[in-house]
Amino acid sequence: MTTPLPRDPIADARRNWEDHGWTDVAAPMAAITAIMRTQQILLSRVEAILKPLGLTFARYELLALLSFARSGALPMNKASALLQVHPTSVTNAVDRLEKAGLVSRAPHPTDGRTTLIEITAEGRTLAKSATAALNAEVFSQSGFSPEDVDHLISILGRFRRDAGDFSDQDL
Amino acid sequence: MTTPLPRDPIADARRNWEDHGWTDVAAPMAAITAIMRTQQILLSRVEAILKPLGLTFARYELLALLSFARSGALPMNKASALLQVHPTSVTNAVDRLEKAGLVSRAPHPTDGRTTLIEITAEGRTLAKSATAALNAEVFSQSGFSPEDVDHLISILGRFRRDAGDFSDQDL
DNA sequence: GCAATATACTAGGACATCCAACGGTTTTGG
DNA sequence: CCAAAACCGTTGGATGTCCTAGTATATTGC
Repeated sequence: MTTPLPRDPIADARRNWEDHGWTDVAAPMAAITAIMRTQQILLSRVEAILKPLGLTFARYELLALLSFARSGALPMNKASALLQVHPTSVTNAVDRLEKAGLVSRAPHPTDGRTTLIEITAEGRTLAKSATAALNAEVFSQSGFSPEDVDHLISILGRFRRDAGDFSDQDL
Repeated sequence: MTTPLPRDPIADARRNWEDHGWTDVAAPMAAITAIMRTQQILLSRVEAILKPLGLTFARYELLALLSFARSGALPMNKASALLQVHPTSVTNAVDRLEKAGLVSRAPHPTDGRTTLIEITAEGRTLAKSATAALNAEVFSQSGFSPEDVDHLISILGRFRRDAGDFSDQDL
């Protein structure tokens, strides 16, 4: 990676906001910007681990989701809902996973509109390897202390619920 | 937006991890996934506000950065470093902002390799409007309590520093 | 029972991000 | 003082995300 900056650019942005009189929103702005940047860092770590396996994070997420499904299959729209991405993003991911022989499309037995995505044996094997790699290289050394992890899960869980991601009450 | 899911998909993923014996990394996995999803939600809110102004978040960030620079100008590589994105992303953003008359490129006075990005009067005006809109529509109603904001800034600040973003000691 | 509405997936297009490679410019070093 | 190395920005390509629109299938409602 590149040389670290001498100062935190987000802290600087916050100071700029305060200097311009937007004091009340300076802190939330900094928090939101920090989330954006943190996501970027984490995503690049994950992608670096998955790349040698021929996967991207988007494809891995779909593969992992299928591997945990009881039947190893899910309708496209269900996958879209669970992964919280646009249906066309799922189409895109399935296209590539299918081309790699990791999943296959099958018609839904009763609903002609629906397409089922099924994970193949190869897909299952690769999902296992990828999960092991991510566990060992990313999740086990996230850079967050256990307390930080708890805080993040709780803060972001409330946020996502309030944003309409899900309706669970138990947070 | 779509109907909320009955249950938190990230909490489900965490349970899956635990059921497979990856108990030690289940929580960090959940925290990281939550950051990814939260970023997605926040980005879409920001983009929705900027779209009517003809801006994207990437272009807004660059425009805002320039508007805060003393001289209203920055070298490309400096902007790349401060925004923490790849140089080609800056090239892309500048191309579009320039086409819209919001910034202009100028040669560096002493270093022939370097290109300066200068914000135009129009760019300055638009940056003001965009910041006002974001402050009013996003940052002032982030969905995070003041305590959450403090926690996030501190947790993510340490994380970004440890990840090599900057070398500040004062966190 | 059939037209109107809703749902599911996909095709095409706009943007953003990164990486690899290339052509200039500047700095380093022997 | 000139060749080698470092640095800067751009082009081209791969991926991902979303949106809009279009086709096909189901469900509704009169």
